[in-house]
Amino acid sequence: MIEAEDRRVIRSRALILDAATSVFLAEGYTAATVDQVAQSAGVAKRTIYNLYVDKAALFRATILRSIDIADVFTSTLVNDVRSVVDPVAELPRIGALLARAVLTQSVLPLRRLLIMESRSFPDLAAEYRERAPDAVLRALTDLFANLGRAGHLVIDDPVVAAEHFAFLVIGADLDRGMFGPQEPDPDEIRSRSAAGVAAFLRAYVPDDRARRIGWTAR
Amino acid sequence: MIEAEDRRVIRSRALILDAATSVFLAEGYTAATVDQVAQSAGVAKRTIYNLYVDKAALFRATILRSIDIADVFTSTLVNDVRSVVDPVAELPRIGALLARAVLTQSVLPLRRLLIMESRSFPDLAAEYRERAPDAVLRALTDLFANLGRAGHLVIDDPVVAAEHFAFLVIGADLDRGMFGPQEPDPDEIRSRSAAGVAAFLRAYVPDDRARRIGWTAR
DNA sequence: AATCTCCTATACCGATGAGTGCAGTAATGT
DNA sequence: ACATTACTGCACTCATCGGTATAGGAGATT
Repeated sequence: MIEAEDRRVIRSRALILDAATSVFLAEGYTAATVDQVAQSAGVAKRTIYNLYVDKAALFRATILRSIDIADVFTSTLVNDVRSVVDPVAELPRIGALLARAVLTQSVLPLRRLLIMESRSFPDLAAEYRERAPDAVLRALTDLFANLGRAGHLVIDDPVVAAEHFAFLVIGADLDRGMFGPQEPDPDEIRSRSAAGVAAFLRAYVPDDRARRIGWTAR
Repeated sequence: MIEAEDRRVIRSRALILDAATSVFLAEGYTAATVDQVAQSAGVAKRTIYNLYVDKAALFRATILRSIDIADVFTSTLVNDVRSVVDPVAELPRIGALLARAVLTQSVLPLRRLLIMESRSFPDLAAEYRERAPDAVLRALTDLFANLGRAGHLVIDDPVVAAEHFAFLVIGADLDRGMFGPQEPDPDEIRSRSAAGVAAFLRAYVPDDRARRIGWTAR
């Protein structure tokens, strides 16, 4: 028979994971101490070691949960991308969504942490990349392949087009965000992503179609 | 009177800095131990502490030297950018140069290290950003402002144009390079940078001029 | 050649932090 | 109600690592 889990365990686990997330994100793996996590969680250090064999195991659980959370945003974005039909009308919205998803919601600190520890925990970095940025890039690649076939865009290599779109929209802010935790201003994010999408459309919308639908590139 | 430095000192300093560079780049600041640097340099630990008060001081000296070395590449690139007159003809070369400068020569590991330690050594991260990527972006901004004024490109905001150029060319590889030390394939770098420059030109070369000089965007 | 400075080797100190042991106490499931 | 299970608090061990002490030897400068 399957025994129900002790309420104390699930409560402790939640407290610990929350505390560990903020401590690890703020300090990095090595600089963060288990005592710090325990105190921040309001829990005895021994309790942590009852639930996680290692500091490393605690770290893994913490990061995997963060990836799961980020996954929610990723999959809504992927769904949105799948529904795009008219690039000129809808890509600006996709761009803004992408920018908000990546540049806020503490995915930037998560990226930083994963980069920092990618030598000690390469599997976590791989898991993150697979489930977040690569998933988005795959969705964009499919989208641009379709839009290219439909004649809405001139696509040579859909993978390249997807990369161009992504980095035109979030490249600059993503790079800046890697140094220091100062999140960029939402207004700036918006204007940058709009400018990026505009440049993308100028580069990829065919001239005849632009004329036909009355869209002026600039 | 200024006394000449003991040959032993300059020899030791060189050995130590070389060893420290590779050790710090490979391990990060905290994971690297002073004994490790000493052994790798073939030098007694005490010698290191004769020349540098601290592990932190050693780190600072190491990073500053690496920034100086990267600076050489940066300034040649900046000079090259200054001489551009015809974007269609010359930007592909600039793009390839930029890609090679950033994605090889171990500036990628340096970036990673600076990101990792940007909380403990924010001044070093700032110094790097000021002297390397920001310097390049400033040069590109000037360039595009001029090319816009001359009618060779349609430039709304030269800063945005500079960012678009930079991230179209190196964005994808730069991002990938942050995780793990696997340098991207030179051929791929070349093709990516070419595709990035092409997209940039499609987005920023005015239609009439493209027709006039017989340049086909795709 | 003589002196002075720097390098080496080894042993050491002190702090920090991961992980454990244990005894007592409180919450939980049945 | 009772047995079980988990949480607490605290002291403790052990390993690592930054930094120092010291004595002798090698290289530099004049």
